[in-house]
Amino acid sequence: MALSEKFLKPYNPKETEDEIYKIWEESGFFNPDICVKKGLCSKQSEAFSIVLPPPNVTGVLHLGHSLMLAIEDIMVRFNRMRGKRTLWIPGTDHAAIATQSKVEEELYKKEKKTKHDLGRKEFLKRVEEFAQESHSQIVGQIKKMGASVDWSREAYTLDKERELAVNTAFKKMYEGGLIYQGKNIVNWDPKLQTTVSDDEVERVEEETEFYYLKYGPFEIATARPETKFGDKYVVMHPDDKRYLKYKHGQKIELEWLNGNITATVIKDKAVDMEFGTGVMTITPWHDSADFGIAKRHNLEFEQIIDFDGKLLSEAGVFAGLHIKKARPLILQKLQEKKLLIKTDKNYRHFVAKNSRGGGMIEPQIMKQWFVDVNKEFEMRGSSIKGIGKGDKTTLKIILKHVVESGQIKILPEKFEKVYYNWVDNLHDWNISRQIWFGHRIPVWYHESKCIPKKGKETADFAKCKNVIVSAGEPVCENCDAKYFQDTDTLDTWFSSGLWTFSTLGWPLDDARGKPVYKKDGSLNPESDLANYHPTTVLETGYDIIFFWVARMILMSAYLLEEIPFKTVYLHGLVLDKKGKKMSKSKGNAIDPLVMIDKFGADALRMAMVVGVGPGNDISLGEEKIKAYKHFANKLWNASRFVFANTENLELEEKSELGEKENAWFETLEEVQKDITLDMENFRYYLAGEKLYHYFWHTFADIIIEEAKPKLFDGNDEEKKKTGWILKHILKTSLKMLHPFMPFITEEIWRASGEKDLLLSQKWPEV
RNA sequence: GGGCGAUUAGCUCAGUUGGCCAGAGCGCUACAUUGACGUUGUAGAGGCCGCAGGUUCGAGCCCUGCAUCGCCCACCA
Repeated sequence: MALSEKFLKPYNPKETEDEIYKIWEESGFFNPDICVKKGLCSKQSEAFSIVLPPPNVTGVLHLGHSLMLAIEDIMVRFNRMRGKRTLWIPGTDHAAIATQSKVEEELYKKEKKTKHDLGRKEFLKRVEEFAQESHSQIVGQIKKMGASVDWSREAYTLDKERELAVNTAFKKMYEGGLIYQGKNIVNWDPKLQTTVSDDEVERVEEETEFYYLKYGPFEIATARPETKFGDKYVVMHPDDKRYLKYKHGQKIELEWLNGNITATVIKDKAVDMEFGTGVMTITPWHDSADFGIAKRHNLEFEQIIDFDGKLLSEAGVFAGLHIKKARPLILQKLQEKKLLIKTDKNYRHFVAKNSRGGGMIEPQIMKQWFVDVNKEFEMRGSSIKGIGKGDKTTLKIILKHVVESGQIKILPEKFEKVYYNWVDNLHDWNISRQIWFGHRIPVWYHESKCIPKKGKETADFAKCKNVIVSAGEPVCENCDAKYFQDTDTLDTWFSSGLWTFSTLGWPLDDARGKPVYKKDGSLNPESDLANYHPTTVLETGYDIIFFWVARMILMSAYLLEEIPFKTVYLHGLVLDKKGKKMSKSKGNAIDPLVMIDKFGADALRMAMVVGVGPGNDISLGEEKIKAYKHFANKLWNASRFVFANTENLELEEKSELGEKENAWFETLEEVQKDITLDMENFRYYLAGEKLYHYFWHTFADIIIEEAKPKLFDGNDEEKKKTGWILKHILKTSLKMLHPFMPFITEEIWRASGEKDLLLSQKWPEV
């Protein structure tokens, strides 16, 4: 075993990391099939599977991604070393709205063009080009972090396989009555000209003026006078003593913005008697609360504001004006008509904003596609515990049940409550978007009558329904019929929701070409889906628990009738040194690539993981990364010392050890047990710290120091014993440190003359 | 309005189900260091573990109340 000349120089991550990653990739060990072939695990070994939360193809990766990659790679390497059949699937997300608006922005900046100037086809080409470029950068960054993902199974939320999955999912859910098209109040973004889901709406506090208006005998209040034109219902609480003389349904003539109107009194418990005068008028078309009231009482709905944010004919002389411009004019008119009683300044309230880089939300009633979360359906062959075959249930019930029953564990536990709270408030999920980039809704319409093709006796009327939901473009074999595909696209989370199983080949073939289902419809035991689903762990940021985690549970529960994962490990946000959110615009963002260049990926990984438990935000400064760069150096030097001074010092049997060596051995075993337990229980933040501490302050500071005199001045017997135990401790430490600091440990392993990769060594169990 | 969480050394934070002198990194002080470690070692200063009660043989950890900060959710017009 010749000591490498590499040890003559200090460790240089820049020179080694890329090379090591290449060696790993070529070894094939990232792919469980090859691990089985090479004997690292067997076909029967327990599986450990995890999907990489696919980064958005909106640009480069940030430290949040680094954190995710670090934690997941630790999980994966640990389990692989333990002999589990370990699969980590990489991929990217097309991130519909986010990517489209980014490209739109750039297009306008660079060429002063809008997407309409290019047209749908050409614009989409541009978006795909952008996505492609972003994709290759992302792949490069994932490798830089050392992530041991199986590239042979890489997926993209918008590729062919996933498109089939999306269309199949849509079709099944439509046929099961869980997807419907309907008119409902939705979150409309006039700026991006699309709807967004409830979860994408962000509430921002705003200070504004608050107006008290005279509405016949009543006094009402509003922050948005421009919506008040159509208000012809005046609502109060049925128990409000002040208004007992007004009866539900009573008509009242009154003077309003554009002349006299007839208002109707409505009594509804939604009104807060304590607030203001306890009376309000409603605008059902543009307010979801009002919409609810109007629906309960079967009232009329009238659109006041169009989809560009301009007033409609209801506004009389103000029609055609943008609401922003109209407001002061309307106020002026209110004043002239003596309808404005008083104005409160500095009124603080929350307004809705599109969190996906869009504008202010204007609720509108629109025909859209929805997922019905309360629709009852019957389970066909459930593997979900507690909800069996033939049981009637709803998505909402399942969502809650799988977590409550402990089938899915959320770490840290406190997020289970957050999850329940979300499920309880869940409304039907609006899945259609009016943007171009994304999965086109797999619904085709046709207007023409079905005409039998020439030479055919009859048309295939079954396929000539007015609406066809299909996994692919419908073709009518016996008739001429023109089909038009729905122009809307799907919410990006619809495809992300399928991720745990669409990446494993559902519904057709997996990445190795093996069919997921046999001809008789049963699961093919050779397929990835059979072998790796449900996945073992889902690791992601707590900020997307609703967007993604919940949606995956929903999709998997309905389409596969099983849970998508057993444990959810949630990490926190990466904040700057001062505890502020990192963002490019604030200029406090740290670029992971710069840190890797400066300190090495290992140092960055350790800095992100040590001391940061699940769910906690991490506030990261360069100093911390630097500290672990020092540790890497320590590792390197201690290893050099040990390997250089213990060559050819081997021991026949461990029992020959002396008292001191035995004590060291036992301490090591305790550390091994402790670390293994921490690793099994997702306490990487503790395991990392303990390893750091053990290696530096026990092994290097004490054990090596105490070993020196024996090694230099002892007799042959002593030298052998000392040499053996030092090497043993070092190698064991390297194995345990490998998941945390894969590059440097692998490099030391290599430099010490080992032939096999450290990556493929067995975890040092006790 | 509802919910969740935080408060530990100058700074950023750990402290796993309550158990010996409360820890890490950075910073600070003194000394040492030509042989694994220009990126080291040894020693040290620095903590009413937010405040007030309670449970316990024992509380940073459990319970109650208060204060401050933060986050999430929500149809007060």
